[in-house]
Amino acid sequence: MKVEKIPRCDCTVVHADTVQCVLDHMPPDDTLYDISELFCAFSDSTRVRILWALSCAELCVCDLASALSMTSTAISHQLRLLKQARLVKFRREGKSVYYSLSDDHVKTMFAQAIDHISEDR
Amino acid sequence: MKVEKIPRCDCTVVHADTVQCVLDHMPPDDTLYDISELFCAFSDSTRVRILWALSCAELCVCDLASALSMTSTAISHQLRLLKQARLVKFRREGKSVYYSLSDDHVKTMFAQAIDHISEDR
DNA sequence: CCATCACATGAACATATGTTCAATTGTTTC
DNA sequence: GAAACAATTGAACATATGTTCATGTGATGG
Repeated sequence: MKVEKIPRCDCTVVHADTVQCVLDHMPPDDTLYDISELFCAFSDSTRVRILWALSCAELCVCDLASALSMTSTAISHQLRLLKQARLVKFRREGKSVYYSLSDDHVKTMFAQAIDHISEDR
Repeated sequence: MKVEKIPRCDCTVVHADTVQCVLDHMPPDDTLYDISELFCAFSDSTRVRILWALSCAELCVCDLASALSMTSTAISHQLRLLKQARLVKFRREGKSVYYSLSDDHVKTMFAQAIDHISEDR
């Protein structure tokens, strides 16, 4: 995940002008890292299931644990990552904490993914 | 990544009807797994950089290694994953192998990601 | 056919990741 | 205030992941 490359290339066939063009259009490292971090949030099936569940309804941790047949601890750990990625928001109501999607990006991302998966094959 | 859960839930506050509704709308495990696998392909910054580079131009492994300042071996390993995810295609020309994006999904996925990242904050 | 080069692959390694267990923080209720 | 419970957090553990090194494969050119 962390990036800290030591420049190196053992190749000789390089299309210098094309490579330069690529480099000119490459976003800054911060952005590239943020992109991979965001996708990382979707890269685990537990988190995908949590997000999918939340796309149906606002749910407390117990609900999620019950729906996914997992411990609330495991759910809680994953929710922390989803919070960091700003994919979910939450509100406390009594002893329970209710989670929901922070915006519609999750749904559109899923739609894109399913579109790709179902394409050819 | 692999999913094989032992059912378990230590909670008591469960909104049974809502949970049931969620379960009714949950895609099959295969689909959920495929979704996380796809996002997994985007979850590493090296792969993001490769995909971004390929969104600019068709490139051989040497070009990629040069552009990303990495060894061709490392690039090659990552390209294998991207091939598995059917995100890139390739053609051999002499000793070189040229890679390119297999379709436009990559670009739309990036657009969505950047949209989310740049939103609020 | 032999050397060379581009690329791929397998093993090994260090690091990252997900879940569990144990302990802690908030909140409600008695 | 103490007990009960939802949720969070930290440490520990096993497994997954990315890069490197060594080796193998396929194509070209002498």
